[in-house]
Amino acid sequence: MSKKEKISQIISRELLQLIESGHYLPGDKLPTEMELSKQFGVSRISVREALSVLRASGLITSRQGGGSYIEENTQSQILRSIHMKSDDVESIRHLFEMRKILEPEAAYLAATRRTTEQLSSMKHVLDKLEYGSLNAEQNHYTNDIAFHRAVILATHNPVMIHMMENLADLYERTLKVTLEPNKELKQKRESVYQEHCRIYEAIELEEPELAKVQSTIHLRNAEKKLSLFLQNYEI
Amino acid sequence: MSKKEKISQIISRELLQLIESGHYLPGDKLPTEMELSKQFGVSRISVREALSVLRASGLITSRQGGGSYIEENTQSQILRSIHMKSDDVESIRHLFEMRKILEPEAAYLAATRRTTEQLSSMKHVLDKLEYGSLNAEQNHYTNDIAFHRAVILATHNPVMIHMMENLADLYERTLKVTLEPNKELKQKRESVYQEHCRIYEAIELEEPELAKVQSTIHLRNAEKKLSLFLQNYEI
DNA sequence: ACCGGAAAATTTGTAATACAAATTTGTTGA
DNA sequence: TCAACAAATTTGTATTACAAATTTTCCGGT
Repeated sequence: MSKKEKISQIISRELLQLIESGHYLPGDKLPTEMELSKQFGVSRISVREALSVLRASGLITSRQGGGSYIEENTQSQILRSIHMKSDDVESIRHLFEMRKILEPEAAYLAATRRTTEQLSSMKHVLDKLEYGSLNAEQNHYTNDIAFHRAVILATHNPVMIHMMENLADLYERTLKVTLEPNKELKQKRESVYQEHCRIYEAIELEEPELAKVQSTIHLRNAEKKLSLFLQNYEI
Repeated sequence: MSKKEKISQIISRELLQLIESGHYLPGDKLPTEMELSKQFGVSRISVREALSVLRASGLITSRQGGGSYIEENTQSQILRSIHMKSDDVESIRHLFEMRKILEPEAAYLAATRRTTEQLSSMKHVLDKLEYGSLNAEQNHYTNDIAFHRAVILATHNPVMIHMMENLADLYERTLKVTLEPNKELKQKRESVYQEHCRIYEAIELEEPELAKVQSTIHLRNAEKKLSLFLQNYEI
């Protein structure tokens, strides 16, 4: 009754705890399977079973000959459960459709519930974008994501937050497209920045309907850029 | 460059497809590891690695000496990732908030894209509710869920579908509350049925805005019942 | 001193075999 | 018929071995 737990389960739980406690950090190399089997006093088979679980959960990756490494924060089992080609045009459209549904409402909720801390967090993100506008576009990605993330967090709805976390990496893909470097890049960035500012202002004023409208405008413009890009993309 | 995929990955993908295609149904017993290794022409080790992935994903369970079995539909890792008390009032409110955001838009999309097959599927569900109105309330749950599910499927948006699948079991909880048996139970059911019918009609007529409005009305009424219940619930 | 590339060491992936442990099935005896 | 025991099945773990990919070392040439 008591000892029905598999050895590999014990090992994987042990390793999970080491990862979650920060003993192993993202990017770190795990000990080799041999070392782990010595360390835990079990066979390499059991260690491999344990690692297999962590691999399936996306917490580590293993390269033959290389070793096993702690994965970066990778919460997005959605792309595995949906069979979404990463750069599939239809996938991008479907994702954007969800953004159009969720984000204006998130802005609405954020305007009704944001704390002053969350507000200043949003402002901090926007300011960083303004002063560092000469940086590479990589900076723009992370900044754009950070702003939207801040808005989502301000909704105080854990279900909403979880959903958007799940969509985060797919989300990045539409960003990458709408901010695709080309001749009007600077202009695009400026307009995106302005739109973000208007959303921020509405949230600051605690005017939910306005925030919703501004978010909708923002997404409408983003959709224009998106469809423009997708036109050139397919065929 | 081409053959960097592991054998175990091939096997697990193969098995996954067999499961998803319905070749193996929930509760079915998988062939033994020996049989699978013969069948695929690989070692038992590779089969075990593949099964380990499916186990980690919760698709199968294995008992020593017993065998491996297809697990019942258990997709809802959301309740584990969010720390949601199942009957927490705040959780229910948060979930319902998401329903109010997603479902009217789903009805909108369904009205623009539903196939005739999906339409008749919705009607089939509604009819079953009408004729079998004397059944137990358990029947009502599943029926209600089935209708909403049919609407979601008609959106043809895999991201939307996946999100709602994830919310499915949490979703049931709000249903359980709004359809809580009490003195006005029959009246409640009747009104829910009528509201569903109106949503259906709008989708049938391919009038997205109307479908959205009807869904909103439906949820507004549901919210009334919900808040009425929650009043009595907390303290 | 530096660079390229081959050789060696390391490390994961797969295989084969064996046995332990738990479950299922079959069988026997009362 | 049923209960207990035995046998067969099947997953879990261990050991050994080798293949395949990566990383490290080292050596020769410039």
